[in-house]
Amino acid sequence: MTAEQSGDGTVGKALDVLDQVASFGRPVRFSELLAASPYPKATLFRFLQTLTSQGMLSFDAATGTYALGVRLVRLAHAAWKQSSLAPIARPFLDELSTEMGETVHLAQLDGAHVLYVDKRNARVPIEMFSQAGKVGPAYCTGVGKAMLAFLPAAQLARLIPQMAFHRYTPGTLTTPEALAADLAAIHSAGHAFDREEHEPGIICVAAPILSSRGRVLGALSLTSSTSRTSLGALEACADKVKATATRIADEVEHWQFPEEAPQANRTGTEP
Amino acid sequence: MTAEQSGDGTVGKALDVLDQVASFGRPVRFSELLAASPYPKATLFRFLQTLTSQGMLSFDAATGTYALGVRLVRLAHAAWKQSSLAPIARPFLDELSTEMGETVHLAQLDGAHVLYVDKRNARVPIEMFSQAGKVGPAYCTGVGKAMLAFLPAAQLARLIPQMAFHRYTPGTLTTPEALAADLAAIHSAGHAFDREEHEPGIICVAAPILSSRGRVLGALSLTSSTSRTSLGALEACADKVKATATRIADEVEHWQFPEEAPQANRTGTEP
DNA sequence: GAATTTGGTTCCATTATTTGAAACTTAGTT
DNA sequence: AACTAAGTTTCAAATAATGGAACCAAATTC
Repeated sequence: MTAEQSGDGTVGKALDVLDQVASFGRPVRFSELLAASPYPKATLFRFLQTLTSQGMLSFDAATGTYALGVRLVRLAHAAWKQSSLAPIARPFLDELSTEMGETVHLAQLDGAHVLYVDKRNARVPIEMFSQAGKVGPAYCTGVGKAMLAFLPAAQLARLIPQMAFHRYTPGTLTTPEALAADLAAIHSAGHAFDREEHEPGIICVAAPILSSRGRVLGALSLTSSTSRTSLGALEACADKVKATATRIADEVEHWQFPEEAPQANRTGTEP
Repeated sequence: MTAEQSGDGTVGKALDVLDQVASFGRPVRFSELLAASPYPKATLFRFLQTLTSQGMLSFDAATGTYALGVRLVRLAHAAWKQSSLAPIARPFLDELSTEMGETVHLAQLDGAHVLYVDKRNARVPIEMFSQAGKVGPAYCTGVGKAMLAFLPAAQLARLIPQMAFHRYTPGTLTTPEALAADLAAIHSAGHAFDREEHEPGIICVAAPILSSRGRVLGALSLTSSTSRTSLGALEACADKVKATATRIADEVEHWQFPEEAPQANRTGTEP
């Protein structure tokens, strides 16, 4: 399903190849890539050479396979650090997680998807499929709906058609109408629930992180399982989550306009 | 500082620009990049356009700044998932962390640096500057020394000259000789200590994760602070850490190569 | 053990893309 | 109104990308 439309010249094509490698989810052979690639042998080969020598891919001579490289991980870490939300929210997540003993997620919106940018595990971990860096559908997650509910109408309207409305569980909202109704409720309540809409047995309360002008910066959620708690009990935590979201928003705005470079990097080992 | 002479054609240059943006550690203006860039205005401008339209950078119109984009974070997550070590080690980290209540790190070697690929916070978090995706010096961290101690002599010899031997704390080993002595001790003990060598007050025990052929796959550490525990107390945990490292190694071998083929620490430079 | 297939790498003339000086456009100052 | 700084666009020349085909090496088949 990887329809190539990249566009942007040589660089775009090279990055397509990177996605291609990522999409396999495991180290992959040249011939496998070739079969799935729109590029001729020699061209694909050159791209792989370049990306490998750049550290974006790694080549394992023993198995003859390509995998994503460490440079990507380093860059992603830099992305996290220079984001205006994640590093600032970090101590607040620690606090919320320690106090509540449950799993905490911090997410941002990436088109019609949510991108989990940080996470704290519950004191007693529950098995679930989330992790920093992971993307998921916005329409059936607590953090996703919390953000959608506070988006300008025009922007929301552009995103709706991009949603798959796949029924992950019996509780998943599978129509734009059902979603709209929930978003309205979320907007007036100020917090969203995930009622086992994405994974069976997993429930959460989420609150948006909003700038003073009402712009959606991200969302915060407290997640648990039906075997351990109930929606009612989670609702009791909603104010706590909202309060934390507000404090994060305040802090972000406060740091938003530094005169000079904030200057971080105390362990300062830059290669 | 970074007079990058990349090489590899257009793609390499574009990736240089990406590093450039990353190196600022904060969203950055066009003119700032231009001042630090070897490329002429129009060229740099086009690179930024391309990278932005590809999602590798994001442009904030309100402040006129570029920052690293979400596509990087997605790719890095994919890199994590397709790595042979991190996803498999995950449940073991959960277990070790829950049982000991202390911070746990999983790292791999990236040249003369360690790359932290996963982390669990202590039950009562301590403030320290580590995180998944971060790189640090190998010669003064527990995980780093644990891996160095089990490297083939030839490979170690190549890495030594790349080390800065910067004195981060009074305890830092600052000569190849001091390091060699410690590595010998680590090799025979099977575990390494960080005696406040990188950050004051931070100590750890670490054990290498070795394949059945003795190849270094990564390392695992249990970290705490001098205000909470002592090296002696940590030493009592060494066997636990080593046992976990062994179990991870077994699992990796079992999963990755049911029948054959040696797994590599993919240092994929030369094709 | 010779012949063929498979998987990967290199060549190189053609072609398309990148390049960057300079011109242009704002927005901000004097 | 004149000037300046920051960012954007243009376009001919320079350069790098392209990909068909040849090549090599290791398996596999005959």
